[in-house]
Amino acid sequence: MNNFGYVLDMKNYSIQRESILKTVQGTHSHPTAEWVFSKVKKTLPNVSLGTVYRNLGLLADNGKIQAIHFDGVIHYDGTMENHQHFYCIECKTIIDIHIPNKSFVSEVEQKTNHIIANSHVHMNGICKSCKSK
Amino acid sequence: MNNFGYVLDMKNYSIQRESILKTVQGTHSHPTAEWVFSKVKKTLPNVSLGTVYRNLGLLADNGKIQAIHFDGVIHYDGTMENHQHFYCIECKTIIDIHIPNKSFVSEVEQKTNHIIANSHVHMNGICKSCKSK
DNA sequence: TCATATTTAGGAATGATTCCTATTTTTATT
DNA sequence: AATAAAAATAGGAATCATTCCTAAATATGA
Ligand SMILES: [Mn+2]
Ligand SMILES: [Mn+2]
Ligand SMILES: [Zn+2]
Ligand SMILES: [Zn+2]
Repeated sequence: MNNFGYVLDMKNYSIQRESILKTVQGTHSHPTAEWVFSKVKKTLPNVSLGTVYRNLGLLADNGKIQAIHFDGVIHYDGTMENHQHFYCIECKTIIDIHIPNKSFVSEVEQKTNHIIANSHVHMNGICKSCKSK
Repeated sequence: MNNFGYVLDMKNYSIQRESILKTVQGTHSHPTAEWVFSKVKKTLPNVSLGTVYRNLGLLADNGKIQAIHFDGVIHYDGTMENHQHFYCIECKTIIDIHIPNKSFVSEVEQKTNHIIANSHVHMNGICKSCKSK
């Protein structure tokens, strides 16, 4: 992702970067770059989409937010806590699941001898509320 | 995915569809449409990329193969058996993991009351052989 | 202050995928 | 076999999320 000719320390946040980070952290909706862009534009009307993309990428690279690929588009997640995602094919919502599966990961690590840096569980189906209709 | 004005039954396979299916089933490399295209072209030089995309989508919709989004591009998997994927960030290989995690899925189903149709586990890290270097 | 480093806005380029359509191939019917 | 209807294809254009480019703006620090 980082494709510049110099080192980025991410210590000094521009107002754009600050606003982008706060926007992602301020929602549980797993927004796309476009959504963040439209939000940030309300306080920084001149912000550019390129800046949003660049900073979302940088923030993810530096462990401030998570990037999650969903059906080919990148969604961002303000919480770094490890959790899973359920996608309702009915109401098209991404729902957080907070059930630890550490034991599965360590089982895989032990049985395969690979080093697992991180893991994601994606589940698809019909959510509770859509089911009861 | 199916966006035509008539019914597709998938009963009668064209030589293109047959070749595309066999190509995906004949590898464990989780190929992309482009890769399948280059393979199929060797026996069917006039096959078009659009046909490959269309049939891969149809085959996946009809449960013949799996479609897996990886870093924003679609990879196909010839085995329908439920399994997980490990991606080595070093050698950039997708490795199959065959360790059941049904208990986790049913735990989620029970605790959340969502209906889980299918689930995927993506793991990232350093594979066994890259580790020992 | 002056030079250097970093970031931005804006827009062009990219690339994977989907869409369009005329033509070809298959299937069903007489 | 001839005809008509249905399905699939080749080829290329369009889409769209993302990345890349660059000149201008802003920040840093000696
Ligand atoms: Mn989440
Ligand atoms: Mn696989
Ligand atoms: Zn729902
Ligand atoms: Zn490796």
